[in-house]
Amino acid sequence: MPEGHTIHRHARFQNLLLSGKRTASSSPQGRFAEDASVIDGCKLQRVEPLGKHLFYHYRPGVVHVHLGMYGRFKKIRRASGGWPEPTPAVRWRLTAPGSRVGVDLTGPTACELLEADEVAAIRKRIGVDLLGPAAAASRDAVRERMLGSVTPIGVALMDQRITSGIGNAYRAELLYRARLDPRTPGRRVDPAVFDAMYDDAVYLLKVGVRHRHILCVEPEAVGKRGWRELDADERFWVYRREACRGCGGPVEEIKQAGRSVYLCPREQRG
DNA sequence: TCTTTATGTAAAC
DNA sequence: TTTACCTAAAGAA
Repeated sequence: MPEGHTIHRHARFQNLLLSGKRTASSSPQGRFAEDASVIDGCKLQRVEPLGKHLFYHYRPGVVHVHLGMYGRFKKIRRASGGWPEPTPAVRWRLTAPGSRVGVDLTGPTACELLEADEVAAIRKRIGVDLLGPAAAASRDAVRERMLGSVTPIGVALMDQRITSGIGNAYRAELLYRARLDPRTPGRRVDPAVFDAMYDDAVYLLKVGVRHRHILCVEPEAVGKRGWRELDADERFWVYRREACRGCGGPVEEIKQAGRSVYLCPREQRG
């Protein structure tokens, strides 16, 4: 599920695997072929995550990747016969000649080689990364912005210009954990409740990076072997559930800015 | 095998 | 506010 945690996990793994090395780039699917040839054989300086975006720093330019809803990275392994044959949908194959492991990217919304000013434009429109180093120090500024507006808190939480990393699943779960109705205008949200929810967002995203999945239930619900013991809907309180995991009451599904929000009308208040 | 749906965003109305 | 993008998994038939 590509919300912020997924992106940071990819960055961490790919930095370990590929940063500082000359890398081979190709585009079996073809749509990235021209850009890929420009950086093919160049040293990858580092992979930088920013919210749900990834930047691959090369000397000729920066590759910008956004997974969107469908994008995925798949690990590939070199066997004695070489790298596996890519499926026709692979937009970007990135490998280091000396390494046994590489990645195949399919279905991204963005995979493009950018100039420095284009990268700067993206940075400018992306809010503080809740998994980034400035997350804790930015709480006051974010609270001021979200709570100084009539925009419903459920909409504000998803606005990547304010904070980045939260997606639809985290939104629903954060609001439930704060017992806050998504339709509440920012102005009517209790600042203390907001601060706790902000800290919770930072915490849950980190948990997501560690577990490789969005995991929002209490730690006691996770057995010794970890999240694998839980069915998908057991990792959530309300997200895409019929019944609230907390009180057992029916979960309500509403639309906010075209996306489904799930809430427990019994427990979540404005 | 076909249809539906998804974690996201930006362009089009 | 709606649509298009684009891929794969899951469910229906």
